[in-house]
Amino acid sequence: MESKLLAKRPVLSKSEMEIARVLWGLGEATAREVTEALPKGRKLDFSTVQTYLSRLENKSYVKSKLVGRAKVYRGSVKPQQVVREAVDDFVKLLFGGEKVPLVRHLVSEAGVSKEELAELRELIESMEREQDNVDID
Amino acid sequence: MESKLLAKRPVLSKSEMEIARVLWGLGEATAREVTEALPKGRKLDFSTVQTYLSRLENKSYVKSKLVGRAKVYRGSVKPQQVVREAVDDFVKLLFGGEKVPLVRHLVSEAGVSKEELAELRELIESMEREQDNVDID
DNA sequence: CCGTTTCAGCTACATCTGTAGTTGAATAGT
DNA sequence: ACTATTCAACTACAGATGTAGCTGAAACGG
Repeated sequence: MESKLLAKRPVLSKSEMEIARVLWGLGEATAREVTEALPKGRKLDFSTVQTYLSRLENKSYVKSKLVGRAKVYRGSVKPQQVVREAVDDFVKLLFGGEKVPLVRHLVSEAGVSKEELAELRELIESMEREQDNVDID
Repeated sequence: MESKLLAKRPVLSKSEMEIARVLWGLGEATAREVTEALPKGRKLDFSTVQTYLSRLENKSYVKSKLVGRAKVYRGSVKPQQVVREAVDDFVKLLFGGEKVPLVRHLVSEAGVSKEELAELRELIESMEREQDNVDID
């Protein structure tokens, strides 16, 4: 029941999130490297990426060290955590905080293959099993 | 594989989405009614709500008709649809478009009760069954 | 050595967002 | 009829966002 008592990091904007994800994928990287690792079709100027990385650093999502003359960035918060927060906010906003309706939406609104369904069923079954062992986090 | 070819409505901001959801809940409503229907603890000035409703109207998410001197608003796009778009964007942004990882995240990261798990399993099973009937959309 | 590239660190700037105030007309209360 | 209330329509405005340009120093190619 961890309510919202602790002052959080400011939320990430879309673009910032995009960059953060690329950085997570690379582990460590300079602005240049992040720029080059952008997904096909997504063009951003080097200096734009620089800006986002700075903003990420101000918001304390990444830190940097100087290596030679260039800054090497890396995440300073676990992706897991960032994603969880983002998902929570999203669920709160669109589904009044209820996860199940979102899952329902995701699963029913087309686009989930037979294999994926099977995988999800597995997952759920394993969660159900896990719940029997009163597994207190 | 409906790519992004058709010019879409501009995306909704958080506050706009909030208001849209209230309006959907009411079906039809004036700015005053929406203001009063805000969830407990969420205070917004009447004129703020008015502003959001106008913005929603400009973005073509709602339409209005004059009844007496007051505007009565109602959604002009199916919530279903708006939610789908929002979810799609979100999934694209945080999970590279893959729904399954999001579902995984939602289901595993605590907070889903035994009953809900059962419900979801049902849902998935029914989807699996449904897939056997080559149910072409 | 000297031009070219490439950084970090600033600055810029149009939009969008969150939130509300102002004004003039219509209406309701008395 | 006068006043208080309530709208729609417009204005306001600071802060966030998306995106990039400029500057001076450092390093690199030849």
